[in-house]
Amino acid sequence: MIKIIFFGTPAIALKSLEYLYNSDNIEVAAVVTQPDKPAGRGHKITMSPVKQFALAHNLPVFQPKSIRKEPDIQEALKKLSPDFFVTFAFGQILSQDVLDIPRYETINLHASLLPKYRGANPIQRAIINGDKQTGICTMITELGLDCGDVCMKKVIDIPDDMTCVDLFEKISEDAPELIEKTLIGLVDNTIVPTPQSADGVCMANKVSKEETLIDWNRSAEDIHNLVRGIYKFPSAYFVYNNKIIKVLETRVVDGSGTPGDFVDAGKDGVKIACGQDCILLVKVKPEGKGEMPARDWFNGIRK
RNA sequence: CGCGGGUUGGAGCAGUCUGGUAGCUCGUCGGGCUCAUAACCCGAAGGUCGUUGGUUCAAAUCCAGCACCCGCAA
Repeated sequence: MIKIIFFGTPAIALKSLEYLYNSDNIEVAAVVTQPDKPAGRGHKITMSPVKQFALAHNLPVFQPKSIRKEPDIQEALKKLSPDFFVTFAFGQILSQDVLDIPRYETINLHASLLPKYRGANPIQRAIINGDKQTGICTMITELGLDCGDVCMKKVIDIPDDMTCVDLFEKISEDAPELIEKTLIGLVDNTIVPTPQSADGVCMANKVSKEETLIDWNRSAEDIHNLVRGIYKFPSAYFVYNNKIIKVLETRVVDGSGTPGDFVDAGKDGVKIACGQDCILLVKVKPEGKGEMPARDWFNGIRK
């Protein structure tokens, strides 16, 4: 049995925790996750999906505000004498003191083919940039952002209509096995972590608010990639009559016109001219409303 | 008690300020036209206006409570 402590917070890490918890090769000794905080409308106190799982399965839970600065929690983790720390979307930076606790290593799952897309939003960036492939890596965590040696990687294809929600789902399904194999391989010495190449290093910065506003001067393909890259949340949007209209689903179609101008409306949606080609709005979500076919939205604003 | 928008035929909306005949764009159904290209013409069905109470001769509209949906911010 390999004894681990699992560090993670959002839903994407959930299947991995569950898989490891149920594995005959792995013992999950504890879970570390972000503190409960006010979230959503009304600022209700919310606990992370990972914490909910841990509570439901009677796993010890630690919720440091910042693990680096809380020796008490570090001490408690040390007492569990873990072989590995496993981090997956934990949301805090670890210090060397923390990395030194486990008997072997701290391994991290990162959702890109390193050294590409180090940082906060690798999944969204791969789609926004129109990549045809991305992947997941397990790596040895070192000080510095996603720069450690890579243990294992798995390539994932990105079809033209895949959204980041689809990709999140795919990654959360593929990650568990990769993590388990990595742990076993490191113990057996069948895996030799390899340093990341210096070529092709690039960062996947957080998607800023400004980026989510659709610029019709860009090509329809770029806009389509943005829409599916940040689908559901926070979503690409434009403004109509002082209302935010979120765009949830689009298609690139032929046509031309002054960027931003309405071109056509049919059963399939509303066609708008872009810098290159046209984009068909298929599904939108106007401010204060639920999501609806773009055609329905258009019916309401036409006069 | 974080700020704000919303609930009106099957869909999307207007009407609410200033109380008095249920409106628009679609869809559906029936009929016509036959090349219009956001197709067109004629006709029809379909609504206890979220819910409960209050004010009034009269409430979708004004007042109060409740429920549900959503945007922002964190």
